[in-house]
Amino acid sequence: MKIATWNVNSLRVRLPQVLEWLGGCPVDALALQETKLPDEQFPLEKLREAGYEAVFHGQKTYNGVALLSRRAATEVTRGLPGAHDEQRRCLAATVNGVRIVCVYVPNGQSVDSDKYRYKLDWLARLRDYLEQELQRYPRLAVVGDFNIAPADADVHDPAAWEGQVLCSAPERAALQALLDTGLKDSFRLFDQPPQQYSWWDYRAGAFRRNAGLRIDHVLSSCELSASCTQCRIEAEPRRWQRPSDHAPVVAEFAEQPAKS
DNA sequence: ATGGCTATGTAGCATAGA
Repeated sequence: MKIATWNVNSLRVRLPQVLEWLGGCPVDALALQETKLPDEQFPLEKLREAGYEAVFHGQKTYNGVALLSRRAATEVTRGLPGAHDEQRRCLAATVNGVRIVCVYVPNGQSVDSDKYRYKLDWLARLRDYLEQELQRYPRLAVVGDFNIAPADADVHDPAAWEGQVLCSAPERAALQALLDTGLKDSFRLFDQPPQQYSWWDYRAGAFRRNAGLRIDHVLSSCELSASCTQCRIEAEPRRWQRPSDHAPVVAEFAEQPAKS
């Protein structure tokens, strides 16, 4: 079972690239963030022609999440439970017996902003939600754009980013609190080459210089991570014409043994 | 070099991203 996540920064613009990428790397499920599309404009038919079903939770201009899958997803939950939130950043569904939570964690702008406070509040709500989901679904993957680099090894220039948004200690603690519910960073289950990042600023030739951050993650529950055979960042689409600033992240899981 | 670039909404720039 292959599960991937990709912040596409506008599905309207990036749909051809999503289809191109899926053509070369078919997956069972692909979580998308920043679709920036109202649900009535979601390109469901074009995705179906390519062999993918989709569920989505979008809005105009900002945010928006979706989950593409070869087999139709079930038990779809849109948004974080609890307080109503205009910002559409969370979508959960079950695919092939795996519960997948797709998140687009708020960016936070800067550590002294209201958006940063909203980000930390949102992460606390997500933690409570994941705790419940794990009880119901032992095979759980939490995937998406977390807008947090877990450690200095995930930052091209740790000194420059120290204390900054995406790298600050409270954000890293909030990510750790998610992991503490019983999740693992699938990428770090394996030896990885150095300087692996999932996002590069559009400006100043950041991708060419590999001046990036690893902020897109596949977190997997203990039960699921036990069957994880691989996790990698696919930097190739970042080289394409008119790319998203994020690269897809793919994790592969061995099939669940048949119950006797 | 506190900028650099991209997308959206909307018609010359503002906002947001990370």
